[in-house]
Amino acid sequence: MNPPPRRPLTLRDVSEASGVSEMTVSRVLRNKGDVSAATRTKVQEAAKRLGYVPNKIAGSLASSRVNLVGVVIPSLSNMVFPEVLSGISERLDDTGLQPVVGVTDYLPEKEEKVLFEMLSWRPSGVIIAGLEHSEASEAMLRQAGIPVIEIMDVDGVQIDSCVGISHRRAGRMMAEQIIEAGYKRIGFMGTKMPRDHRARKRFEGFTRTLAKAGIEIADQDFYSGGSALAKGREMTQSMLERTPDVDFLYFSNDMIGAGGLLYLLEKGIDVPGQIGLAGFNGVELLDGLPMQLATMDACRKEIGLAAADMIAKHYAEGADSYERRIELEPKLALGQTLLRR
Amino acid sequence: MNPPPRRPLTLRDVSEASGVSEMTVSRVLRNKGDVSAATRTKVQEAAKRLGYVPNKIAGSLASSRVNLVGVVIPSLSNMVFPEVLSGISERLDDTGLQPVVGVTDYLPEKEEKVLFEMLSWRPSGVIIAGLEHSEASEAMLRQAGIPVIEIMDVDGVQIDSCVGISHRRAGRMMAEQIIEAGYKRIGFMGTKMPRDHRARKRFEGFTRTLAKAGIEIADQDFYSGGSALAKGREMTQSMLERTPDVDFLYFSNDMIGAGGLLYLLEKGIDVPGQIGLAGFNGVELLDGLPMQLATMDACRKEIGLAAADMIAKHYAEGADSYERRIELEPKLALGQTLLRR
DNA sequence: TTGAAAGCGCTAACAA
DNA sequence: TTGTTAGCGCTTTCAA
Repeated sequence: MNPPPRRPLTLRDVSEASGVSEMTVSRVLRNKGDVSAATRTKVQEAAKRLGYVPNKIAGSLASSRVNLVGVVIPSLSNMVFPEVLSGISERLDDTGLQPVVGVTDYLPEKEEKVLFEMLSWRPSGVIIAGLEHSEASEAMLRQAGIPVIEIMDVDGVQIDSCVGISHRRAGRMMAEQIIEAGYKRIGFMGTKMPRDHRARKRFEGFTRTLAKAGIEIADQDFYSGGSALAKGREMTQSMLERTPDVDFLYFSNDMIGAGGLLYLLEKGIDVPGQIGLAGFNGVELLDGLPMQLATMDACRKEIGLAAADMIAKHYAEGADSYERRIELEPKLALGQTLLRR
Repeated sequence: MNPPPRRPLTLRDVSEASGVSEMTVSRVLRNKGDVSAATRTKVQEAAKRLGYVPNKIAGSLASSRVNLVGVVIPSLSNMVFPEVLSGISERLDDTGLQPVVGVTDYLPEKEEKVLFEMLSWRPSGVIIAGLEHSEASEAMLRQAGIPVIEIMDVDGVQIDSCVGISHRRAGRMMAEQIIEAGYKRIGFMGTKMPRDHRARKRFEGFTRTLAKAGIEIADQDFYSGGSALAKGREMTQSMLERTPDVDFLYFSNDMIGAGGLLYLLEKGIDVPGQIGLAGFNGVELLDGLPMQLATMDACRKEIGLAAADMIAKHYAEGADSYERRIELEPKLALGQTLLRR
């Protein structure tokens, strides 16, 4: 067989091997322009035989079209963002576009760095989590001249387009349910993440709605690191010791909620009679728990799909082919842990 | 302020704005070569003021250096691959290298497609899950002339480098523990995924070791789709109905194992007295369960870190600066569900 | 320390 | 239907 080349093959190699001009080879390989069937076959065979892989760097420079989509997310360490990513990947699948992922760890400086790095590839679009960015990041996004989709959140001012849910509203909705069900002594548990604006907004929506009903949070606790399920357990235990008269626990994510639920059930506490519970996210995991935890679906995959859809449409049909703002409805699921008492 | 440009800025713009040649601007922006402090400042200010973002497409074409690393994984829908990805992302963080992710859905044809797409960016390396690839994929990887790191598995022939655990051995180790503990009627539950070679190898290692001890699998079941926790529950229930005398359940992942565990505990079945349990993966989640599920850590994050480390070393110090094969030790954790009876 | 020229591998635009 | 020419925006190389 052919000895493996040290130098990557170029169009010229295929051109020489097939006896067709570089330009025509390029046309065949991109399915662009009219090429006779005979030539087409000749070229395809030569390309395949040689094992030619086109060089997109050169192609993109020449055509100023880049089939990359930047995706900027804060973390990969719970299922939330991988699910969004999965939606993006799925929608982009047969568009010829490819996601490039950057992780910010919830740090604005890192977001700037990641964004700068990405934009230097002149991607066809950027999908970025959240509406809060540093001035520099925002300037870069505005200057880029490409579609920018801010995802997960709609409470604020978007740069270009956005898809997400209203976290304030999500917090409010859950508070309303809890109030309506008659709970009065409400504890809150969440993550210690001042930079997680969505969690913050949910909390705000939640506490404000309670306040309007004359209820103040009875106790609250925040964790960082470790197994969320275990932390939910621990925090629940401490909270019950500190504030034995709580009658409802609202968790900022389902994982700690599940931990709390398992703890209460083990202790033989009547859920939702003595204590009601609710989480947030609508993770699949909940289906397998001994009791359905009340939660609210954050539409993670849909958000990924919708965001990628905007980019895909922009890429294929232009800037005016899609809605610039999509607010999804977080679906409330009362499960069995939040019931009128 | 400056009106936002429709055309992205080029080196020439910075050159003109700073009164310095393009070449020198390029040197400043890359911290390459000797430039006087005065010139440096002038250029940096101009670049910042204009909001210049370099064009890596052009830079890469000119220098034939591409700071991209292709990452090819089968799925994003459980925590396994996001965790690997997280390790990769972390290690690559300050190397100037960036991951580009492709998802194959366990389909060889899609792997080929994704790989072709990636290689056409001439990345500095590829990290790819598994040792089993189609002929075409393998040919592409060999021809690429870049470091190729196959991850997660070491049972087979590597193309270039690999990092992972031996899944056959993992299966064997767990079987040995189960046998030693005195269990005899063993049920297996896993995913319906003929293409998941690692799960297959674990199962093989497991059954062969049992066979040597004269034990045959008493019952087995495979699921696809849905919430793993719920499926673990359901499958466990059906298996107990079908084969009431099983005394051990081996699950191919911790999530279904946790479902099984919750089910058994609810039913008041004595674990591990009447029935022992084990899963696979060592997910953090397990820390919060009512009882510690026996499992084996698959070293997911370490694999990501080590694979990215190889690429980073290759990029910075050349092809001979790292070990070509790293077999990690899956750590066995017997928890409380696999005990001598 | 700085600058000028050449060209990376491809594609847009035009010509044949 | 096919080929030719001229860059895309940068970096390499070499000269000043």
